[in-house]
Amino acid sequence: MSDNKSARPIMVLLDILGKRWTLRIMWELRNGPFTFRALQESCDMLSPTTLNNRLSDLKKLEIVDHQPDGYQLTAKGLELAKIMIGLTKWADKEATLLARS
Amino acid sequence: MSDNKSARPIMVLLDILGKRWTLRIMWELRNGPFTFRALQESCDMLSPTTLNNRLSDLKKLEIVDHQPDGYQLTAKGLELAKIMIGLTKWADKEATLLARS
DNA sequence: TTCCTTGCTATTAATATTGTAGCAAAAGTA
DNA sequence: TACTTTTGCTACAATATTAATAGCAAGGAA
Repeated sequence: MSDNKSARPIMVLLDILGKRWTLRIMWELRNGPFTFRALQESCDMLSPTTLNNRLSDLKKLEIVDHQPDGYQLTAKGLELAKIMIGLTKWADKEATLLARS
Repeated sequence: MSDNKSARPIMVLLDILGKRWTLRIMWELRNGPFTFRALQESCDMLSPTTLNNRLSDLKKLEIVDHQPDGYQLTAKGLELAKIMIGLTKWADKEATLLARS
């Protein structure tokens, strides 16, 4: 068999998105730039250690960028964020289900 | 302010999808049912403890179902999986980027 | 100069995940 | 029937990740 599963791009992506807080950070960044501390606050006071690790991951993938006015999604990052809007729709539709978890 | 951020359905969803292996498990399940052990293998021999924890989460949200022929996505779960196809497209487009991470 | 804010790093404690062994129930085989 | 496999886990100790807290150096405002 020639398919090296773990080498597939989607696997790498799922690996990173699957780290705790990654999705949430991207979600918070959907509305403009945040300072490090503001981002921390919007993510329920996520520890600076973890936030910094996640930002590093996201910067490597050019999903997030550190500009003078703060951290923000790149064009590529925005594309991903748009996909996440689909998640929101699903979540809103299944709100009752999610409420009791 | 009246918005209780953490109560929003999307937050609950992101919380669960953001746990390690959740996305990957859903991804593997996209093609039909798997036995517990087969699923473990397709997820790089993920430990049974964690697999079982994640399956519990997903069952609670009615994203996954345990049928006689194995674990599989529910109708709701399939909708989510479809959203994830967008991720695959992104990943394939950014393959070079992902390859060096 | 003094006081904030910002973007972190360091350190230790708490929590989650892994790796491995193995067991009980169900299914298949002789 | 008795034996073997497969399946879906649980138990437990080891390791890795994350959290919580303190605090510091650099930059800007007053």
